[in-house]
Amino acid sequence: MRMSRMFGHTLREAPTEADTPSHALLLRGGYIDQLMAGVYSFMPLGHRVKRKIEQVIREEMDGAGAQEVTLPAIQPAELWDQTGRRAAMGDVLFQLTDRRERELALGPTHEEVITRLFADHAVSYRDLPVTLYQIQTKFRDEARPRGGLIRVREFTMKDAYSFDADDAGLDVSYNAMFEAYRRIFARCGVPTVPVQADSGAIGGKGSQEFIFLTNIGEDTIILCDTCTYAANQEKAEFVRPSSIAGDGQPIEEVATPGVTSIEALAEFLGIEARQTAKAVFFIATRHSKDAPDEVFPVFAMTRGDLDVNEVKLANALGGVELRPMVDSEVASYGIVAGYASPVGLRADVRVVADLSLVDAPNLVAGANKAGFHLRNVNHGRDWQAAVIGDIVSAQAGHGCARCAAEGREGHLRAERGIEMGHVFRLDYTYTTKMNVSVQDASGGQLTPTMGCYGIGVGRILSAAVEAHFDDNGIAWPAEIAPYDVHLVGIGLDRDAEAAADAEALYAELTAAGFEVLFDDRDERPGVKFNDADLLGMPVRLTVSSRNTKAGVVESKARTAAEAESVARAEVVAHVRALRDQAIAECSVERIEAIARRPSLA
RNA sequence: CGGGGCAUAGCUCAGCCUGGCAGAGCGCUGCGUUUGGGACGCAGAGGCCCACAGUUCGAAUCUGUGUGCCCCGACCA
Repeated sequence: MRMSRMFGHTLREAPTEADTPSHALLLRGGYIDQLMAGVYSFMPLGHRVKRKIEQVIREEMDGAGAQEVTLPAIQPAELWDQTGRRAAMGDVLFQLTDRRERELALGPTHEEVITRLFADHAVSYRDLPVTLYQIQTKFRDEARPRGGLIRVREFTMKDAYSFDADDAGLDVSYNAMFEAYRRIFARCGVPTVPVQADSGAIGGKGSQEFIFLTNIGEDTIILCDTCTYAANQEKAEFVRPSSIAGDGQPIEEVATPGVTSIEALAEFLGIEARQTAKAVFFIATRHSKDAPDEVFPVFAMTRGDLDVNEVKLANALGGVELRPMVDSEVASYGIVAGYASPVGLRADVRVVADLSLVDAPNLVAGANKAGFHLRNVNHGRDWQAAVIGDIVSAQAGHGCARCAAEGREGHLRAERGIEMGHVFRLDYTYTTKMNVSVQDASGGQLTPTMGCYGIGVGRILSAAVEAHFDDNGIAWPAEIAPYDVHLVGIGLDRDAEAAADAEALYAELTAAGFEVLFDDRDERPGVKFNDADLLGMPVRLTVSSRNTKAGVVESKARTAAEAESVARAEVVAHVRALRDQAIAECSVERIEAIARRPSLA
């Protein structure tokens, strides 16, 4: 590609809307353009990167035995009613109506469509196992798009779905995808950590996310500093700091005027936070397919040094939807905010207690009376939880549960991260809801078990930049760079010999199978070098009259500190060696070795 | 969905307080000089000042109502 003909210009200054390095560099380089909140165009350079990423994904999916399909992006809304997900997705689902008033949805994901497709065409156990995938545009009306391509409303996703006869088969399919994902992220130069994750509204049992650790991330990840345990904070298990032991003392009221926070309470009474109890209140809604929604108040209790995690709480209640109570609701249930107490609480309020409260005697809790707390509150004696479970977030410094189980001591740390991919064991969730079965070997019917596996293509693109840039611009990983070589011609309009040399080299490299961006513009050297650094091709070659006269070409890897002179006849072999080396740098071993390093960006 | 900020040329921004011809730098076009890390001179092109309503002789500027975008939080298959 001749740069003089390439659509788009580089910018010296990043548009103000960019607040992350990757977003700013992609805009400055003319890779992407924003049409509206969370909706982007890919310009020629960005489109090439996107295609390269898709190519890597295709190779790995095909290599893992998956078959590519294309599913419709526009879907009948009633398909989403079959699984109850039209309601569960809420406003995130883009909905529209066609000319016949039929309700439609733009696909945010394709479990329903693929399950239907499978049901229509798979007839016997001989059709199993099968894994289908597509690379396609998804639509999700996110409440708040952000971070350039990180959270958008229209995006390209690779989604794959596996169907197996039994759990053992699902394990095989799941593991094949898991391993393919490791190679995909490595080849794209994005270091990721597999973490245990909550399955959320998609359902199923068990999932893992591939997380790119970066301080611009929107998820909080808990990692052990001793073993390889890593989990999303919504899921992370941990060892609770111990409670202070003691025999149950008589309950007593204590005046605590104006003391409404745990910190203030602990300071006022001269005790530790773990000697207190705190509560938060929610309204829970339980959706069910065949019955009206059940709505009930929830009073979530935990020890004062821990924080309630809404996802864990919702799971403890068997998968309900939660929202915080508003002040008027708090009052209507007889709860005094700031001094809330489980002691003597109205019976219609469901009390959920964290595990930390089971063996925590003599806590200070609210008296449910403004200005007063109760000392020596004991679970089981003074109050009783309807549900006891893990409903709090792991925090940095907590003990690692896996290490503890294996007789080691490990401590957790917290990092920010971006979800690059997610693999789920869906189990029989969708095949059951949609009544899918195939004939088994003995003539009976068999309900297949499913897995689903997603990767965000745009997120890989952004994360690759986030992981590979410097003060001057992007440094693309070899396999996803828009071009292999950035060929810079200096002063070609003044030196016919050098110009011919550059043209010849352009042709030679192209003939050798390299993709070359040839800067043939009539610009000063500084402009060209700066653009080359900004755009970030792995190798820069410079042809000038000086070099041509000396029979050399100057070569500089984007990540190298210095340029080197290469004999003209050796250039193609030299570029090939650089490329092989750059690809080797994105091996699974090398990329994963740095993945757990805190906050790369 | 709550809170905050912003909206003027392709990009970065002045001008607004105190109403009176629409501005600068970069970028873009032409010509000339220059040519190894974002050159210089000359001449140009480029605007529904987010929209609508109001106040006024007169609105980018003042008032009101919207809309859009960004950030924080909630949400996130």
